[in-house]
Amino acid sequence: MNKKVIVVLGQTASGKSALAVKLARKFGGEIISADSRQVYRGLDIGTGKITRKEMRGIPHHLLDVANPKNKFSVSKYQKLAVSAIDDMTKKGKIPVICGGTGLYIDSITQGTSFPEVPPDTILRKKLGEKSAEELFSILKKVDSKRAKNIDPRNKVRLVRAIEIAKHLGRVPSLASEKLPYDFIKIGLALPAPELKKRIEKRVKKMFADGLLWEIAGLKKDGISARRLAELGFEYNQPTYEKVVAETIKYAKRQMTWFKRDQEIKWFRPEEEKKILRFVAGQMENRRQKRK
RNA sequence: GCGUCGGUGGCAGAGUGGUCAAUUGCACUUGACUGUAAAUCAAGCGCCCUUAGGGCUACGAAGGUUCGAAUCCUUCCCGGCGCA
Repeated sequence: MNKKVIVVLGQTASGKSALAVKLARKFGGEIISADSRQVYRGLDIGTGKITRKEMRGIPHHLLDVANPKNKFSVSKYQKLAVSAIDDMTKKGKIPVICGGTGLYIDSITQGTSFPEVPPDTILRKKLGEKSAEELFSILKKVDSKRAKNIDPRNKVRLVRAIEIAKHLGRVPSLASEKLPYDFIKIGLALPAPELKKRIEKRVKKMFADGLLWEIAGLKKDGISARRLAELGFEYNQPTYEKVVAETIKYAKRQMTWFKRDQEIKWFRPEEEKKILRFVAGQMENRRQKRK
């Protein structure tokens, strides 16, 4: 029978981190972050990264594993996360995945297999100048199979699809292979007005903790404005209002992704007892089935 | 007070007699998603009718000119600027 992995997901500021720590303490686990920006060193305040104190002694993985100057990717995330999970289960620990980046979470729970084709900056730059129509007709030539299901107007995806086809020299298989784990997916959700309040509170704290200072520091370390924008700090002069508005938008997009996943069991953040009971029940199942 | 420029959909801002329910951007709603994911992309976004399509109400207000007005004229209300 498969080993269990707990997944805690939800919109930003919904209380995931605290819940994950509690679950880890209760069930003897360690946490694996699933956040595309918290993987970078130095992006602490702006990404709402958990503090040492808040970790309450629980080891956290996949935080601070990348230099913000370089691009990270789902594929790298997947490799690191999967090996962390394997290590943990070998030690008898329960992995607790916690984060808000849907794609990253799915890369593990779906076991998506990514083609071994690293980004080709030169090719991307060249293709980037072409129109979507042009790219689409190129793709039809190099990978007609992919062309059938791709969004023909999405340049970013077209470029990547061509990139894969060119480097692989064959039609890549898009199969995904499920990992040998059972995922218990816990979603934290709360009504929009309440989420908004939490976001406001969090953003206020970000400024109080020195968000502007953090951004200035990153700039000093040689991170370009463009790169900062990629990392989600696109405001020239971040203000409380702007950051709150951006965060709310982001939270909505997160939800669009999560909604598709029928396996997520949703709770309100304050339903802690209920969640603990639910997770305990899920862990129990496994033992019974084993017998 | 005089002069002048302007008042357009949630906001910004096009249009300046018919092809305008009104370009575009933002916001908003919904959705897609296989190595950039806080990314990228799509659809919708006055009201009503089940779709094709049709109807109604709208471009500060009220009148007017015209076959026809968001667009022209008059008056009024409001705002910016200049002069007093």
